[in-house]
Amino acid sequence: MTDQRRMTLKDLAQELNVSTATISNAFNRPDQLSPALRERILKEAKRLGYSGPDAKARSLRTGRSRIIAVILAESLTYSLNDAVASEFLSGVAEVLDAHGHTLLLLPGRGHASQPPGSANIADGFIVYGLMPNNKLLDELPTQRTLVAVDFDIEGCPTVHIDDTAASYKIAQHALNELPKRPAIINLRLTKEVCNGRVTAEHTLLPNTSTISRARLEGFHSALSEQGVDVEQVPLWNIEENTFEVCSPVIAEILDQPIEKRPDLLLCMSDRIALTALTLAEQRGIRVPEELRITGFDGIAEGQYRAPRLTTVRQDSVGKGRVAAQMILGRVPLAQQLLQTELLLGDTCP
Amino acid sequence: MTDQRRMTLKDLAQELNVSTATISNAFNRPDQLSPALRERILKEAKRLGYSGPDAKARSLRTGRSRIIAVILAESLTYSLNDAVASEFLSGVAEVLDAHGHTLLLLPGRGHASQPPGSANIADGFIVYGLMPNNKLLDELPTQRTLVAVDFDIEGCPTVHIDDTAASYKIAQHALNELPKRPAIINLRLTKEVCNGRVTAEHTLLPNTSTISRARLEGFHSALSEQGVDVEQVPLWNIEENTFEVCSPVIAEILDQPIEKRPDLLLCMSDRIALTALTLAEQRGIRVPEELRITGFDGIAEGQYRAPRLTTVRQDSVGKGRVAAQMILGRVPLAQQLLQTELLLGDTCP
DNA sequence: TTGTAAGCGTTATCAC
DNA sequence: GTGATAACGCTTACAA
Repeated sequence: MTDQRRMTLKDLAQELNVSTATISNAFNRPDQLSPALRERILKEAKRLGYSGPDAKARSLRTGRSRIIAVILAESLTYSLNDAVASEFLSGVAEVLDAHGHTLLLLPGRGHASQPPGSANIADGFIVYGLMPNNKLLDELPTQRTLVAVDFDIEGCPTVHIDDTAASYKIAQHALNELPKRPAIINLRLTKEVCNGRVTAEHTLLPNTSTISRARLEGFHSALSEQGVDVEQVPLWNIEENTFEVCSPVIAEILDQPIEKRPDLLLCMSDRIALTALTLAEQRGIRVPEELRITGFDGIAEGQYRAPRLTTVRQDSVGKGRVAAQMILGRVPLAQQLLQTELLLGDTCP
Repeated sequence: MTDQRRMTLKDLAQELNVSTATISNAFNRPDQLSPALRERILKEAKRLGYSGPDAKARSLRTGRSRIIAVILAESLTYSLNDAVASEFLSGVAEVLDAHGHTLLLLPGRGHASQPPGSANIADGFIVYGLMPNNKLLDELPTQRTLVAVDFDIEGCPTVHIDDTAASYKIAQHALNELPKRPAIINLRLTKEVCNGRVTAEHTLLPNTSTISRARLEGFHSALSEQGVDVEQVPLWNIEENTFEVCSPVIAEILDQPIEKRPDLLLCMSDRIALTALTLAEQRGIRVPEELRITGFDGIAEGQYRAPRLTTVRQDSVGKGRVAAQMILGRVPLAQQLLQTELLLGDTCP
């Protein structure tokens, strides 16, 4: 009572002349003691300023923290400001929250000032996106559940969409009307840093199972199917999915002489597509008459505007929900494949 | 070695024939043992699959977890998908990350399925936005640092902007050209749920220190200064800062007969303003010729589009940085007031 | 430079 | 229904 330090369960027990076990039970197992006693304990606890068992001690003892970590391959700054990642996180958060768990955010490519350290406090890990290196993953406590989203870890349950099929679908739609000069804008496709046209100089990233490569493949099959030689289709690359990084590349594309300027832009993301749309609007290029644009993701920003973006929607929130449910063991750990849906907007009717 | 359970520091010590203290030092205090021994320990640890001290035990022992919790007044789903909150979080994350801390996300208005419980694992708390009730706050361990952002907790360090001054500034700009029919769209201003026109029937929320009230006050002073009777200025209310909730109200405003339709919309947020802009575009209402619109926040989406939104920028990322620095004790715990900046876009030149 | 041992605040297993 | 007591895995005086 005259203590400076936070009151502990033991203190409270002493104060109330009951054993520590009884206090613990009052908080954790209501059926283990009489309602009256429990009532009294809870009331006294509040009065004396004891706000329940300490989480650190409890987690040490029980081995569980009710904390789930999401490891974001991209930086936290990027992820939090990216609509797709945010939706994913909100799906995760929703499920965790509903089951009394909380969300710890870990950067994959961090300042690495410290080893993860505090990370292994989590009961489980959701890894979102291909990690830049496996160092962090290696350090993850084995024996703890791990779910991989949007990429594969050998032997791990995963949540995916079929990127190739989805991008094939949208490209196929766009090719209903055959373009004169189609072009593709992709994301982080080259080994070398390249913000601009991908040429013979560049080598594509080896990993063929990246989202980037998968979507490119979808675009290419649809093009081939229409008899287009994919080698002739200009391919542009962008290093980060943000307006700032995209816009100079898009400007370069749109500012070509009109006879070289594409009339169809297959974009790997809505962010790229929206940037293209904005820049086209600024230049007075009419969409879709002079330039058709397709996106990928189906983020709100593309749908709640005029003209609406033509794109393929992936259910990022759903992805998050499924991943969280897997981690919590509420659905079987498996390889989940989520559906996508064509969104026919105005930018490529 | 033949153990099923995760290897512990003690196991490792036994294996290597050194004391537990030495192992601990190898990980935490390099200067406490010879480099050679440390090298050997680290190498053996890796070989035997010991990935460093357990965070749960360590945090119990040291009393610190290197985890900072951000309590979001809104739901996690909303916050993660709101540009302003996301920017704030990324500012927080950036600073935490740089100092080897991690970010735990807690919903303020949660399903409340469980008491916070695992929350008090955090070393400090950043509370973002006015909490719906004080229950959660009361349960927060006293003696732990607490920083309030965008609202006040008595005796707490805070990070703020001057909402009244900022909204006065933008309104003053807008009133350079005197509107015939100005209107204000505000957020969660009434006690009753009200998506639509605020009438005499409604009672404003009592708390005059909310962001909503503060911004309204700024609008009103600017209007009064121009001799406009603020009682005559239509005031609309919206319950949530999302396109879905905003758009019906905005539609109602814009679909009034042209002689009643406002020619200036002072919006309490960029989200509201952008919704207004989209709906105006859909209706062929010319902005700014027939309708001028101002926002508040300065989110990217409003600036990376054509026409650009006229608004006042608050540095949400900076807010997050400052809050995080305070929590980490890198800047003095105080009442910080951040600057705002007028952003003259195209929607109200 | 290294080892010993006492907790950190709980929960769980027993007896009673 | 209730009360001792032994872990949980680690850090850190302090002793050697």
